[in-house]
Amino acid sequence: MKISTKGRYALRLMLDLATYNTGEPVSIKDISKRQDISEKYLEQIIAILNKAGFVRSIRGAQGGYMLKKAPSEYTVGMILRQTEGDLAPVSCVGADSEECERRSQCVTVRIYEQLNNAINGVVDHITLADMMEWQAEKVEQYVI
Amino acid sequence: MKISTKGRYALRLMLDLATYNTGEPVSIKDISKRQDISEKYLEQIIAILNKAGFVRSIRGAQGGYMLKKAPSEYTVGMILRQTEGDLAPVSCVGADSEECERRSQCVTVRIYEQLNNAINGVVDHITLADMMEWQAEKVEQYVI
DNA sequence: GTAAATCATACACATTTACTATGAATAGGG
DNA sequence: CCCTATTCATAGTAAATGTGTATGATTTAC
Repeated sequence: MKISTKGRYALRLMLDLATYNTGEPVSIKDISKRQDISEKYLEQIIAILNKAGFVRSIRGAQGGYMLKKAPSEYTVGMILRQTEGDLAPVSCVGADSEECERRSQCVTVRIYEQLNNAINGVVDHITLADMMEWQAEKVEQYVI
Repeated sequence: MKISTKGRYALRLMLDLATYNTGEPVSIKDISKRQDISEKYLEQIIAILNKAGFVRSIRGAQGGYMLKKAPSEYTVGMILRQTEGDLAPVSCVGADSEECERRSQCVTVRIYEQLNNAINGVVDHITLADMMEWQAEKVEQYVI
């Protein structure tokens, strides 16, 4: 029941892009330094986000990445699902649920449905914009 | 973010013990047949539940296992935590949370705390007794 | 005494995780 | 046009985890 580094890094990566959104592309190297995550691993993760259409890539020197849409348009759920796959706690519930021959007699599935709803309820209503606000609040704490 | 077979089987195992709680010990062999789970794997899982004090074991011929307490005394969370470990979605939140040097600057942790609360809110409220009721409802559906 | 059961470990194999490595393709600046 | 900084694509790899099997010892009802 753990979220892997891939998903966690993807969140930090997207938040980094949202934070350093100046109009200039942000390079993997810069993100790597700020977030202290291997460049090569970040490349792999951002490739997923790129294919999903979440970021725009600019190749060549002075290249990098930018968010395609506003931070408020990206939920945590969207990002985690791309990198982690379906967030349902078992394969027999959720969006791409698989068949199970025990289904008709199975009562535990009700637990998993409730869990699935609870998880989605959290991740589908937090956006990158929310996370940016949290960051701003953190800074205030130090300033005051 | 998946619950492993070990945890899922543990739930079915405990529910089976709750359902067939006649005063006589229930053998692994019987549970194995009813739940269609390997005897040997069940032995391993119930060993965990036994060490946790959730079941009482009676050795020797005609032996088996019984719940130590009433079904309403066992939450899904108790059972899953024994078999799956802490249910927190990352190691830096929850009961046995580990240190992280990025903690002070990290905002994603707020997501994980909310997730953790949501997950616990579900699993700590459902008991074996609830699951037995769900089973009874299922039977009614067929009878009517 | 024997068969039926639990108990304790060790082993095995597949999958997933978390990266690292290699090199090709692209493009800006001199 | 060349050099360098970057993304892009794919393969490899070591460790951990998941999902069981296998072997055999121990206990106890009959």
